[in-house]
Amino acid sequence: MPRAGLSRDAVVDAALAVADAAGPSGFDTLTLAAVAARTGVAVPSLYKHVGGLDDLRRGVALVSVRALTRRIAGEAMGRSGPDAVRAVARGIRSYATEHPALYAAAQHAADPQDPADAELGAAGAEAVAAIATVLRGFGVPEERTVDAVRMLRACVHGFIALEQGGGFGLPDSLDESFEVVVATAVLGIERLATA
Amino acid sequence: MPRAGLSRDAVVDAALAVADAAGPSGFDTLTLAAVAARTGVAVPSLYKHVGGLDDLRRGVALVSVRALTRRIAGEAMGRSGPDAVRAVARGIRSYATEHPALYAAAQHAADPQDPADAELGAAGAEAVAAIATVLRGFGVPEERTVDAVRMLRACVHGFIALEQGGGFGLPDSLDESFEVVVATAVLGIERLATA
DNA sequence: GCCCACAGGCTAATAGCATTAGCCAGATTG
DNA sequence: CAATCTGGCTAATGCTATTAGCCTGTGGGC
Repeated sequence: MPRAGLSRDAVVDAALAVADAAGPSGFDTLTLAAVAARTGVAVPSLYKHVGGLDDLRRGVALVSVRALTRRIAGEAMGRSGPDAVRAVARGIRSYATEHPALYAAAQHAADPQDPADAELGAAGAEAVAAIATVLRGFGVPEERTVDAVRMLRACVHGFIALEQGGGFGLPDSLDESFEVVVATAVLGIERLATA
Repeated sequence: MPRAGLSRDAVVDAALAVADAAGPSGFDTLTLAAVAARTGVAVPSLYKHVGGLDDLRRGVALVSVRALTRRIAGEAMGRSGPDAVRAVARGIRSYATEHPALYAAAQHAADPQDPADAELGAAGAEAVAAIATVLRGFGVPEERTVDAVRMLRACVHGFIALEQGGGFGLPDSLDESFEVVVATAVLGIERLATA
């Protein structure tokens, strides 16, 4: 019986592939059985590399959050002001469209109490920081920055969540609606800057 | 062995209670076992009243959507313009805070293909229509109304989703941030009206 | 070059879940 | 009062995760 030569990373990678291939609900419906099948190993063998399903999910979430952060930072680079906000918003939506399950995984917030979630929590904070960077230059006062970031996140995530959940029934262009949402968010940021 | 005297409605009601008592993830973690325990009946007996777990979820979603629609309509009544939008937005958030699991259930969109989802789809359309009503009086052109509704929904739902998911780590006031989001949405609607 | 230890695979067993089949009694109706 | 049907039940199947315990291939020390 030859060894499969797995590792934690290999298992998490397989889980990423399994989830990603299963559409928007891929993260929720992720099973050890599917990952075992993909890695060519029996289910209990996975426990040699991963603490269990929850831990595997954590690993998937961590990779997904970091990928999303890279996307955000990449879009923001070399841009500023409304232009940067638009690019970042579109980038996040693109990521969600290309990898619905991973985007969903990235939204699973870390439990501040659980020490096992510390790394995930830090990664999430980095993503938020990357978004906050984009708001530089708008002149939003320090104490309103949190509100601005939350507002931008809410607008973008809300649209994506509804879009992926099939919440928008009408056939009208989703791209155009998204642009309206983003333009509105920009407007809101500018309002926070002047008020 | 005395009969429990169940009915579809009784089973759905029990499921609502079970889900509601289990916090934000109550809808996802709903199990027939828990509903059976609450109704004092063996698990397979539930199949006499409900098609299965999926069908039970559909029933819960339907009740939840209708409750949310009533809330929206109630808040909108007697108000108009920005005042109405603010009231509706706060009402939706209140509903989500009071009944996180039911709010989550109400977001489960119906499958347009599945005839069993027809009723749920119609109920969802009513909820959207109730929101659209609030936009009367802003003077948003006909062909932009869809965008306005989507934008408002995205803002409100996005905030709630992040709030309930623990996505807002910082201790700053969530109520204030929500007001910022709502004010921004109003701004966006007004922009659509004039542009 | 051999031996030993351990890492990484395995099978078996347990427990929780949904679902289906088939039985049986209580209530309803002719 | 009998017949039927409704709504309970138990038993069985199959999927899931998880734990325990075995066994073997691989690599390091002598």
